[in-house]
Amino acid sequence: MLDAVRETWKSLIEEQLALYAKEVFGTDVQLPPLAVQTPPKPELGDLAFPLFAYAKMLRTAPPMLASSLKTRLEKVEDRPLGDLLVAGPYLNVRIDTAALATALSVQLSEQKELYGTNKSMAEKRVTIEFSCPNTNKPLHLGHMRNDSLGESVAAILKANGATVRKVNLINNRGVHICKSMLAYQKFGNGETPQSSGIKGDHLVGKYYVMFAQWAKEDPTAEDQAQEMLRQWEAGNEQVIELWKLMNGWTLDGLHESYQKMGISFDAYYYESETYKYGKDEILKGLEQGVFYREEDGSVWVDLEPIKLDKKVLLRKDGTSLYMTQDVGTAIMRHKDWPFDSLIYVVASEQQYHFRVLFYVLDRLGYDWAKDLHHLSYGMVNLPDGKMKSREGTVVDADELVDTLTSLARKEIEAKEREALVDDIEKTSQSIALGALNYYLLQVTPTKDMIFNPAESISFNGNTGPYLQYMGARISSMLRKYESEYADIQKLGFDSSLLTLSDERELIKQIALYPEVVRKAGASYDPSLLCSYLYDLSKLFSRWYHDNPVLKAATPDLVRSRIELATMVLQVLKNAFGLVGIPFLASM
RNA sequence: GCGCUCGUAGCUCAGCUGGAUAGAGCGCCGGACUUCGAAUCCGUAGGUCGAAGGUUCGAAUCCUUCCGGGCGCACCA
Repeated sequence: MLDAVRETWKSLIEEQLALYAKEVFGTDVQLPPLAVQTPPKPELGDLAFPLFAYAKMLRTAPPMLASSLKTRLEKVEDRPLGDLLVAGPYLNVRIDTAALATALSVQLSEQKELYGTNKSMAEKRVTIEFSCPNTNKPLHLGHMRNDSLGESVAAILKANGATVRKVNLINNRGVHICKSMLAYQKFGNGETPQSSGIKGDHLVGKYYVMFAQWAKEDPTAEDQAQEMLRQWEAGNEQVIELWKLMNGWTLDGLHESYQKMGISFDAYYYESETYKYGKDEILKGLEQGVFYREEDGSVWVDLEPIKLDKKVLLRKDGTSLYMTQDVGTAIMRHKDWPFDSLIYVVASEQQYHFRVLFYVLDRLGYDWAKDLHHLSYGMVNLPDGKMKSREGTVVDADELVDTLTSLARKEIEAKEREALVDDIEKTSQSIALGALNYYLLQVTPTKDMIFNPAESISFNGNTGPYLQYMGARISSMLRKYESEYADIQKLGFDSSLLTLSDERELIKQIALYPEVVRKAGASYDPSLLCSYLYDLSKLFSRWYHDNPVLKAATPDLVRSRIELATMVLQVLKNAFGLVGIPFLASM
């Protein structure tokens, strides 16, 4: 809604600039588009239009130009509400926030949880692939950034009107899977999740670690794992049985973790089925002459056109590779559910892989290759360096969630709020999730980030729980309002009473929300919403601290401030849904 | 060596298509609860935006070079 106001002023001023230029030069002049900015301080208005470029062209000092434009604009009859002010070389506008608030109030009460959504991607079918765990160990912090991003981007795209299909490709085959199987075969003694009380994925992970230890002492271990893989591919019954058994354990564990973390998928793919795909496609490409065969029989693609070297696509024995599979999988997916766009949420270390993959698909003649996107995100490091599974510094996902949950519970108990929250366990878990998702999504995806455990468990400052707390406080106040202020509820909303600087800022921030949703969607960047949420919450918090709402001076003022708080609450809820922060009416 | 990417306060991060005095959180120090939830709010200190050139009326933002960190450059996935 703010963008509409901005556009109106912009084109109005541009119009006047053009007229002015015409007078000066006696002919139509092509002027550069006017920049719209936000003034650094509220006193300077709400919109800023820098005039440097035009002043130079028209040979006037910018402040002179600003004031003559102001005079001209004030004569325009049907101009929008709001005041013009000259601020040095800028022509600024103080918009009519009361009118804006009235319009917002209507829009919000009609749209409710749909406020902020739009139809810009209404025709788009988007497949988003994320998570893609191996079935030899439980989820860790690295997966969590991936999962948070995947879920959030999916939600953001939906908010922009897209039809989204979330898919997960389970990496359930390969030599690394065989390693945990082999270790289990040797040392397992029939242990099961039931017998040991260990969650399935953790149990399998335990044997994966055990393999690594064993391999240090026994140099034949690696070969044995390779041999087991050959048996798996040959369909050896015993091996397949063990594989099914252990994969089942892991998947049960992973599903439990997903559920706890609010992660879900529309479709699952399994590498044990997809790993054979792609071979035919590569051979077809060979026939078409887009690939070539080396003397030893292997098939290659020349990457000179994208300034890379070359890449093998089929081994000399005709077996496929990671790249081959991904080519096949993409094609199969497009047949399965034709998409307008496919997003791969995968760590930045695989940038090269995706550049090649997209190029290969393009060479094969798939015109949708241009619609593939690698949402590349940076590494998650610890304050003292990288996570190393060998050194045991990997942060386990289940453990982290549990730790945060119990800390949240302690906090609730310490504040003696058990009675306020209906289900303390559920609430604690929601706080933990809010803290984690916000922590992980706050950073621009492409950047590496440092995960500071001490900081992540903090509920103060710029954190998920801080945002949740604002939601809880507003909810609490509104409950009180609804039960005790029947008379005031009958009054109408008078937006002209919201004249404080903080109130004007809040109104603008509420109006800004739809744009943030749009931008976050266009750039696949949830961190924009995180920043937005923090700004909104901080603004609200300060205003709420300084100004009484229910105890405001007059009934009309109470009514108006309640309306403002109600709008803030709705926007908080809506935005929470896009970044994985559970809303809590009390905490 | 080549390619990609990132260097902003002690630490973790913002900074929109170049624009007004570069912002938050944490931490430090100091304030604010008989009043709507103090998981809160307010204030002080803290920066040659990695360095040097260049483009521009104007650069943290764009270009070049250099320095420093990360990640890739497998007939592994």
